[in-house]
Parts: sequence; structure tokens; C-alpha cells
Amino acid sequence: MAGLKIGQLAKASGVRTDTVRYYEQLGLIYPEDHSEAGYRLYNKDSIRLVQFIRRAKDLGFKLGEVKTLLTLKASQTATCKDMLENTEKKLAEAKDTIRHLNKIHDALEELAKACPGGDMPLSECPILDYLYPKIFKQGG
Amino acid sequence: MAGLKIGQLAKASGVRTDTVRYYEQLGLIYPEDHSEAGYRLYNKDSIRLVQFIRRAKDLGFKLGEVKTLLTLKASQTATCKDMLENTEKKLAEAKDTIRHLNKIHDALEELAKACPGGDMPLSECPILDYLYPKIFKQGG
DNA sequence: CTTGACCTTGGAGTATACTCTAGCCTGTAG
DNA sequence: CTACAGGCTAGAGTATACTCCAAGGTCAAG
Repeated sequence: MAGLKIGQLAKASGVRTDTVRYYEQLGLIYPEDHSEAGYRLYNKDSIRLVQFIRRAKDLGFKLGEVKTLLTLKASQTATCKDMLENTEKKLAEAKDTIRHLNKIHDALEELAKACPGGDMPLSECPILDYLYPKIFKQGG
Repeated sequence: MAGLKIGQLAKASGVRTDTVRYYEQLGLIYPEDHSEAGYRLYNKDSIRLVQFIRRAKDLGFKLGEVKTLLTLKASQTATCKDMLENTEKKLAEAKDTIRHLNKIHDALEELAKACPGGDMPLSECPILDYLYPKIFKQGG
């Protein structure tokens, strides 16, 4: 059952061998067995496991968080509640980041709209004026 | 005119002294002068300059890109067009990232909605099933 | 027996933006 | 004179997720 060498696992799950070893280093995945020569040997479930990691990562989970998810998965006592909490936390993070990015987006858009472009000198550029506002001295 | 020591500049512009030195290392800002003891001495424009860097960074520009903006600012020939192009490029990036994050958000939300939570066992968890789909063998 | 693909380990490099450390010097207040 | 705050340099550490490298062992084909 433990017939996949690391290169085969990597190919089958769409990552590099280095990445699999890196995941092992982080404690995310281990070979089921080792050959006499010391080669890592994986079973077919390992493919799904690597894909688990990939999918979670694509959902925005960091590898450290993926480890938590894998621990849940392996746990006998974990429930949907645990999984849901992790998901909702990540969802809240996504919302926050989107909010933040939307502000940046709007600010950039406003600046871009305000800027005439063309060969107008930078002294007249509203973008530059935002970044480096003119100072109005009194008197002088 | 060059009367600010690095600590004063840092305090006035809301960053740490380390950060100012780091910006110098990247070629973003230099002291106007040095004291006999080798202390960096800045003028008041340096405060605006650090704030320029901060604002640009807050708009999502990387420090390397901020350097480009500073080069434009210092250029005699740069025009609004140059500034606008940099801004629009960053705006496009923001749009892309938001699109990407929205997909993640929607996927997480869908999973969260589908999950009953509570003490349902993980074998019934749609989130886990998404990450680690069940395999349906034929026959057997 | 040689070639070449694939495997091993440990460690360094990449990118970003700091942040901290060590060891030493300067400047000011008491 | 002595603290003590603050400045200097060079370099290492932090976080994240790889990616690459060197030096060497393994295995199947020809």
C-alpha cells in the first residue's frame, strides 16, 4: 500500500518534491514507510492529504493553520463546531482584508480620477500633492 | 536648517529610528548633513519625505515602488502621466487582489453556511469534505 | 559498468519590511 | 565625574512558503 516515492506523490498532487519535504518539516505530512535505502514511501491517501493542504492554503489558511485543521481531522473528539470556528475566523479575516483593500482601492481610484495625466508638470499633480502636500507658510 | 537628529525625525514622522535607517539603506531618504560625531542631521522636509513614504506604503506601494515615485518626484522631466501610470497600475493590482479575495470569501462563506456546526461529527462536516473529499470506490 | 533519473540530508537563498543585538561613541543633566 | 539617553555600524533575527544547492547514495536500463 505504501508504494509512492516522493516524486510520484509530488506529481500526483501537483506540487514539488521540495514542497512535500517542507510540509513534512512543518509536521503536516509524513510518509507511511521508508524503503531500505531511506526513500520516503507514501500511500494513496497522501495524495489527498497534500491536496487537503493545497485547498486549505487556497482558502487563505497559513500552513500553521492548516496544521490545526489536520489535527482536527485526525482527532477523535473534534466536531463540526471546531471546523466551523476555524472557517469563520478565516472568513472574518477575509472580510477585514477586503474592507482594507477596498479603502486602498477607493483612495487610488480617487487619486487617479483627480489626476489629469498627460504632460502636466508634477507641481500640478494631485497624486503627488496627496503624498507630499504643499505647505502654506504664513507671511513671507 | 539641518537640525533634526534621527530620533527627532522619527518621532515627528511617526516611525522608528531603525526604520529611517532602513529607508536610507534602500535609498529612499538621506540626511542633509552629518554632525562632527557622525550623527545624521535632517531638515524639516525630511519629515514630509518620511510621510510621503508612509502614505505611499499605505496605498499599497512596496518600498521599491516608493523609490520609483520618489525618483519621479525628484525628476525635472516627469509629468502627471508618469504618476498616473504608477497609480493606475497599483489600482489594477488592488482590483485583482480584491477579486481574488472575494472568491476566497465566497468559498469560505459557502462552506460556513453548509456546516451545521455543533457536535456533529467531522465525518459529516461539509468543510472537511471539501478539503478531503470522500472517495467512492466502484464495486467492493 | 556506466549513465541518468531520482532519492537523501542539511543548510542557504528569495522576497518584504522591518526589528533587534552587540559593542562602542556622544552629549547633556546633575 | 557619572549617569543615562541617544547615536553609530554591521549583521542577525522574524515571519511565510517555498526553492535551490551541494555532496553523495540508489536503482533500472543498456
